[in-house]
Amino acid sequence: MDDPFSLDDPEPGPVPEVLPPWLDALNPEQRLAVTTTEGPVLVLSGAGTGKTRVLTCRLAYLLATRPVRPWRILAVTFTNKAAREMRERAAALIGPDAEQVWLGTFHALGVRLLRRHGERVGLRPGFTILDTDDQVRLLKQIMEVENLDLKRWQPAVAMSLIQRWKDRGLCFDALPADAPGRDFAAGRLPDLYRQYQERLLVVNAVDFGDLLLHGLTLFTKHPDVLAEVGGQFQYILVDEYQDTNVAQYLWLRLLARAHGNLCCVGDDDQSIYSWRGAAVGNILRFEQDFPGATVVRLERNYRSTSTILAAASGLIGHNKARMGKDLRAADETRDPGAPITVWGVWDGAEEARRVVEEAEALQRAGEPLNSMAILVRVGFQTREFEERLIVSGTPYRVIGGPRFYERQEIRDALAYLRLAAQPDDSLAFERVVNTPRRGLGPTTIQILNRVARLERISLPEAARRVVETDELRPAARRSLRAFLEDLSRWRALADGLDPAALCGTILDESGYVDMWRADKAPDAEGRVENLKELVGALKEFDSLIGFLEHVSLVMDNEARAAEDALTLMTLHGAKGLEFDTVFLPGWEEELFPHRRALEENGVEGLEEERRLAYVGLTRARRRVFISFAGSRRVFADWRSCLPSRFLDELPPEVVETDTARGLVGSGAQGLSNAPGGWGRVGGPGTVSGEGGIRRPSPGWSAPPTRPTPASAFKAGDRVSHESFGLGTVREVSGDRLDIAFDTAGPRKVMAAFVTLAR
DNA sequence: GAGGAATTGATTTTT
DNA sequence: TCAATTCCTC
Repeated sequence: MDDPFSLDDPEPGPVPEVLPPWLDALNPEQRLAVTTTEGPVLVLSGAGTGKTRVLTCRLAYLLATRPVRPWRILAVTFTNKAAREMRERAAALIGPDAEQVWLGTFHALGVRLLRRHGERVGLRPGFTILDTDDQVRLLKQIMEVENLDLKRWQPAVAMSLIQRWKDRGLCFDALPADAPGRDFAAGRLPDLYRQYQERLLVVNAVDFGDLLLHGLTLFTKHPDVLAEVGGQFQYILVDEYQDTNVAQYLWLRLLARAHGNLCCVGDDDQSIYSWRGAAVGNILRFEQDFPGATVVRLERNYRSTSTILAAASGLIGHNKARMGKDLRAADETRDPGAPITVWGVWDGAEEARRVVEEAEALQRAGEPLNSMAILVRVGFQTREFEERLIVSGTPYRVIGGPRFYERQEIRDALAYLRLAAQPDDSLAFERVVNTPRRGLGPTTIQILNRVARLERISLPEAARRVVETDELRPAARRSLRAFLEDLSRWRALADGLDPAALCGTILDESGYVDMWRADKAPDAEGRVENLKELVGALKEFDSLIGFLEHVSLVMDNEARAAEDALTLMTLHGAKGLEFDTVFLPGWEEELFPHRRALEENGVEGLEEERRLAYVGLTRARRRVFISFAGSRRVFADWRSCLPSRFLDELPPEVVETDTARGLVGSGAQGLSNAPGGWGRVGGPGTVSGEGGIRRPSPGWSAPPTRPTPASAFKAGDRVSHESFGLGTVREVSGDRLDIAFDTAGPRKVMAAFVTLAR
């Protein structure tokens, strides 16, 4: 991509006298946000109010009308995808000039900065960027060498705590006493953090947090770097400001200090990433931090029907910590639209069936599948829907599932490539040294790791030394030597060969592909295919380094939006998207709001869950279907569920319920606006205040006995009855069954009290 | 050290 | 449930 630091700085063209026509299409508030080009601007934007449009127009406006030189604008987005889209939209407005902007994520900017000044924080050229997997493995290594009890010191837990510190812009030597997890494992965590950081420098690597943290160190300890970068960008635009973490916030404050031309666009009601370090406080504090800021509120919603807006506003109104926006339909004369439909169903399977049936009905009525989405709280919820969609033959795509570059075989292959590019990549070395099997198991690795830690050298370097000694058994030594020779041969090849050919050669010579070809596991074939795809992807790059950087930053795979398909994704993944029809399944206590959100963060956690629900509702243009199940299978057994408290918080007048008989309250009484609301499933649930955890009352934990229609039985079926035991159906008449019970004799019973025996 | 069997234990959300 | 460890034998 473009390099913000290599200035090709021609004079800007003349300022056009006529304002661009696309400004006319904006409403007054949007226009104010676009054209206020002096000083800080905070755009408080509700859902569906044209936030991205405003940002894009502002970008185009700056380029088209201000005497701003190329490459003097920094636009920061939350994802690479958002950056791509914004560039395309801006190009549609002003043409190729849109290229002359530095547009990307904070992390991508961090990489550029470290490429340029990394040596000032102890990095060497060609440093690697670790992903979560590598980070945890590195930490695990340290713990092993330090003889820390791995049972209690779970590396992944320790790692997430360290990352949280980093998100808050905290270096290990500056941890305040109230840093989260500070007392974890008897205060050894700061110590671990220090060792981890030292080790990162030895292996010449950074993690995601470091991309920002090293940047802060550079800016604060090296004024010339700040002057260079801060002077570079005359205008800074930030999208999704509510999701910036503290480290990013500090970046912005430092970079915008000289001129204050900072424009942040965000919606405090859509802040859903606090668990990743995002601080809503950033947006609440904006006016204090940047005095004289112009604050623009965008409240005209162009997306949803007034019914959906009423539901969303009613829900989010239950949050206390918010700046308060009043979302209303841009066109109030428009049809208010269909009510929010709430389905109560017996279990997950029925929920999936119902959602898919509705989607198919809509499709038959002429709605494209592309305009519908199922938005779930947690990733694994997609499975039940996928199964159903496969059965019904409905095309669908899952967004945000296991990503291509995160697959095991791809990561292994990448590790080989990294070793070819960077001979001292310890993590890559450890990953593939015994894959395929070379007889270099845990014992050998342990020896190498010990040497590496003691000598403060990388793992491959340690291997090169150890192979010259007789520390290893002869077989292992021979094998390791052969592997090292392979590595240096590939490294030599790396200079001459193009990346795709190199990758093919390495995968071939290392025996890696053969390993999968010989594997008889059902998914082995697919893995070989994936490896081929990787080689294909490499063809688009002419340097290995460039490709590896692309992989570590751009982990999102291209969504193939070509065919008409139903979208299946998490609520988090849906941020910024919109659909005509949105299905929101799984609105049950403990799942949504998620139990852990409440346990860990109490009321704050609850409010974030509520914001997530708000995001879900406001994705819809025309129709929303919410559903909850009376019970769900969790692992092996059944668990009964209470409907989500969020259902109670929807204004009753915009909701239409359709709940299975006997599921909620008693029969037809089970309406959402009945006294006591949804909480009456199977008797009173216990509620321990706002932010507390609701649990079904004891006694409701029996497996569901879902009434089975009599038509599901036929003569000769073996069935089971709670009081009469096993029996054989003799005849079906109406909703009654004539059954010959093994012990209780012949009886006629209601079909609802009988289940099929196996 | 490899390979299969048995056991366990985990499920927010992700740049 | 299912994947990922650990255990157990060769």
